[in-house]
Amino acid sequence: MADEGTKKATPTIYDVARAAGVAPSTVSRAFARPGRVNSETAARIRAIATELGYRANPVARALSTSHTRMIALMISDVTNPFYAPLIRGAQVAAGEAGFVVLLEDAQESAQIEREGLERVLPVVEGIVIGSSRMSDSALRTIAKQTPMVVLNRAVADVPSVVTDNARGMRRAVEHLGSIGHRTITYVAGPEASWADGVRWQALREAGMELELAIRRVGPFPPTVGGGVRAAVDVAAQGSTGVIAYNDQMAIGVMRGLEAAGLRVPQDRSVIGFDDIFAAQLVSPPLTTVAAPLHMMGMTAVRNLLAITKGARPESGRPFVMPTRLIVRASTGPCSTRVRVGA
Amino acid sequence: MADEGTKKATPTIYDVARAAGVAPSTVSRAFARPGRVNSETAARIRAIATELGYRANPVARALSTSHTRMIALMISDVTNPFYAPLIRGAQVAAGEAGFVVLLEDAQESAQIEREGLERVLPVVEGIVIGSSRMSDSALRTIAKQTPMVVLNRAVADVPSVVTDNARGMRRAVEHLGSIGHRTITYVAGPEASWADGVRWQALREAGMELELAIRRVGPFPPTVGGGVRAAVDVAAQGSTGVIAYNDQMAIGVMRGLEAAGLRVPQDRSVIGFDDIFAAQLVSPPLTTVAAPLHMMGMTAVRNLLAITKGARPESGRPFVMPTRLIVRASTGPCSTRVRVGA
DNA sequence: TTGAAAGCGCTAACAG
DNA sequence: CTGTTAGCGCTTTCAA
Repeated sequence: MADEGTKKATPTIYDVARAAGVAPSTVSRAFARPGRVNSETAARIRAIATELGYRANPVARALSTSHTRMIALMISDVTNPFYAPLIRGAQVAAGEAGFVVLLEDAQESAQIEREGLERVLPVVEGIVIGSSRMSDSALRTIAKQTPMVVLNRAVADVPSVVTDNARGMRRAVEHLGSIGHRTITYVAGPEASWADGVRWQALREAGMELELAIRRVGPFPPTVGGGVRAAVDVAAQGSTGVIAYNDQMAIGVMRGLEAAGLRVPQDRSVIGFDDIFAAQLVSPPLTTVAAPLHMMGMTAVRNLLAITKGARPESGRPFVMPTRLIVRASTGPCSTRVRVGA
Repeated sequence: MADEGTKKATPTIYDVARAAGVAPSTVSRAFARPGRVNSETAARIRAIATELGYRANPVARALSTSHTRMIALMISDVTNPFYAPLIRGAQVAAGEAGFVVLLEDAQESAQIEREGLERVLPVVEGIVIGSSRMSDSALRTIAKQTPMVVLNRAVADVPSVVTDNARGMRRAVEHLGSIGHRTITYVAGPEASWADGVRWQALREAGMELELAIRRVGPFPPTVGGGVRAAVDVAAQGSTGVIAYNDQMAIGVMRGLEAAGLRVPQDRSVIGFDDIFAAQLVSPPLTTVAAPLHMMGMTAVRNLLAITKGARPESGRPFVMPTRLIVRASTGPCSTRVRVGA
């Protein structure tokens, strides 16, 4: 109240201490460990602090505690609509815990991913990796140094959050089977993709149990363009059911099929994975296996923060999020003659 | 080479200094000011540093230099596909300059935006704000304290990057006019939106010059749902040309129109803004006014970093990015009787 | 060109 | 409960 006259820059703990007539450490405590300071003096300190416009310097705090309250979120391609809800979820969970998130976009390049990691690792308390391009062992190495959670991938000894691909695929197959399809073609995504492997595997098993013929085309790039290219093979195969690695490809397949004179869903039924924003906008609206992406982002961050706080990382089995089949208009009763495969 | 035996944690400058037989300050110089150190000793220091696995601690560096090499990117809604390329661009530009980006998602809430800013401001060297919910004066206040660039909005005294809405709208109107439409309805987005105001204004001017009747419905939420709702009013108005505030709304309008039994583009031509990912996927593919979003993100960050380095912020007039009309199948020759409005 | 010493702003023992 | 005293790891005068 008295001598705040000529102060310019952001006040420090010392300014507050002087104004309050206490030791700097007391001011520090008043903020960091409110319990360990007389509630009256604490109140006075707080009052003076806000009056002075004091804001704790997070950098200085981080230097002495080595807690930056920042986590990194590495995304293989921010441009992929699949990640939007994931980012949002991560953001929300981080915010709730008072953490800030450093977003890194790998731009689908392992090189850029590495560089980004290097820039970011020394600053953050943990890292969430979405669909990494790096090898399992590389990931394991990093996980040994820093708390880490990977998404959409099961890596031994590294905590992970994945979707229930098997069950989702199973539902998709059941759906196709229940409306009369006897043959299903899988449009494969990137070979390196963990999810692709799991989905294909689950499809084969489901096909076996339900006595449906299963075929496969690909791999193709996991994009609309990839799907369009795949459509040629798909059309050639003659399966009436089509399940694509993801929604983008499924949409591409639909486009390609149409271009080839085939109608969806009358001639072919197609199903995607992920339920991206565009899935409900295309026509026909796409039947797809949806995952709770938002929740996934939150879960990943929460687990990460728990690990940060010393929780034993459950590296054993991945944390699996439920999936559900959203039936829209891209699938329908099989109206073409059934051709059971070779 | 000799005594690296029992070191565990990340080595510090002191470890390197000891191993190299020089003073810590010399090691520091070797990295920060290579010019001011004997090139031979510099080389030796570097060698030893890499051998020891030394990594400068960015937090400590930031504390003494007050340069964190971090910028913040505040997005009003990460879930909005519009931002994806923007984020990517910002990311790329930041990376090139060795900066890292802190992403904050305002979740369309002014409250959350404030909180996020507060968390982030003391840590970053500058901030890029995409479509803020805050008032001009609030933004101006912050801009006075920290380097800042706003996107998609012109705020007096604050450097900004915007798209050439006027020209884009002009092109859209010319296009509709050239294919025979005499009446155009604008589907308004959020009233608070700067872009909405500019677009509407530009539409009126263009309509005047080209002697087209201009009408307006709304405001509606800038979402697909908002567009669907707007479609009722649009259908009632009978204009054959429709321009929506953004692509989401345009897509919604198309859906709503179809539901009402009107065909696009035979009965109504519709145009959106932004060219989001889904625009080319819906059917009919959406004609839209595209902006170089990726470039915009880069430009914003580059300008921001320039300001950070002391460049006089060009607060005068906004930096405007070109737009172009992408003609797809949602617009076509006017085939309905022309009804000039009241 | 190099070394010594003094911080950056905050936290963390350790006394009192 | 509060003050004192060291640092966190790096940069930066100021001398030498």
